[in-house]
Amino acid sequence: MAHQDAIAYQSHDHHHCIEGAMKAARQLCRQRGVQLTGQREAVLRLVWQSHRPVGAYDLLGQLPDNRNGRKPAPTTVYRALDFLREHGLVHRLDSLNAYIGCPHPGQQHDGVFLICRHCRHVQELPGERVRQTLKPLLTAQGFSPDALLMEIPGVCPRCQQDGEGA
Amino acid sequence: MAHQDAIAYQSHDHHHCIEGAMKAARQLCRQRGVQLTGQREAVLRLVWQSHRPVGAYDLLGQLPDNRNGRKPAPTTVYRALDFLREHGLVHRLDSLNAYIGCPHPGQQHDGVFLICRHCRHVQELPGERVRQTLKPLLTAQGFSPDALLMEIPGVCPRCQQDGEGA
DNA sequence: AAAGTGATGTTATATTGTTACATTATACCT
DNA sequence: AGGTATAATGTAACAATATAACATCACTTT
Ligand SMILES: [Zn+2]
Ligand SMILES: [Zn+2]
Ligand SMILES: [Zn+2]
Ligand SMILES: [Zn+2]
Repeated sequence: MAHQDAIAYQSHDHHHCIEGAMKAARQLCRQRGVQLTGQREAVLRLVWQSHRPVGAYDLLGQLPDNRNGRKPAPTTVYRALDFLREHGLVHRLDSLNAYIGCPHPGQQHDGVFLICRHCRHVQELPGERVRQTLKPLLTAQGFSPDALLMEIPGVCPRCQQDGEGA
Repeated sequence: MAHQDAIAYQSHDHHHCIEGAMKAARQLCRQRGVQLTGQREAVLRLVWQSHRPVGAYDLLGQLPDNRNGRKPAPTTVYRALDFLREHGLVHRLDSLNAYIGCPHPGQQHDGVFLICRHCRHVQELPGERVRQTLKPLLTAQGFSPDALLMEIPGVCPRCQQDGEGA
């Protein structure tokens, strides 16, 4: 189990998360014969600055000026996000119009997210078990699902603890 | 079980769905002492024109001109949608930026939707069973969910049948 | 009539995302 | 190295979705 899966809720060495994600990305792109260019790497690194979702225009604002000394246009960040999503490095959270790094990229997988409404921490769950438990329900409907998409708002363990008695 | 729960996938008397929804809405608003005004009723009726999600600007385009002979502004439709959502008569599908009528309004409940990527039919499932099956997973994470939000793309039974051998 | 409340109208603006086309970088072959 | 194809980026305009602020209207209560 990867570092960020285990203790993301706790205080932790987040550089570890970032560098782990970047390393995994480099490796994955090498394997697939695609380029993790400067822009793409920059966007991925920005996305990984926290375990909270980030908006596209937030990312855009944090990107450095290009060599012409100008701010990049929206297309820039959307293209990078498209690439990263295509290769499973980043997910989009539809309920928030925002993006977050995938802690176990590579395999095509479901998107099951626990979103803390207090601290905005996002925890991605492996969809396999959810999919298993849901399978009977779905087949009972005669429905053939492509991929699960779940964004569950609530309160994370950390914030429950902090908020006790409040 | 309501009409639209049972046979929405099949060809059916959709007027039955529409009038059922309008009647339920009127009753619910009476009970709660809130007004189902003309605008709100018009928007709800438009939403119920099909079992497919509808965009806010689509609705706007279909609203009749107001008494000044002008097209209503976006605020109009968003205000109506806000009201309808607040009272559980309509859901928003975040993955589509679109809205759909709730087939069993009134109770506050989860939003679990099966969305056919072929015909765009949307089937809402009661969240109770899903919630039950997911509970162990969520409590294992120490996460306290507010309400389930699931939008599952796939192929509906009807389209699977139609597409056989294609 | 006066005041209060909820609903609507009106105008402007914010936020998020896309299209189209030009230019530059990189890979690949001869 | 040169030539060609492909991938990536730049640039500008625009589309789609949603909200904010403030004025007006309708209805009720006093
Ligand atoms: Zn971390
Ligand atoms: Zn993931
Ligand atoms: Zn519902
Ligand atoms: Zn279908």
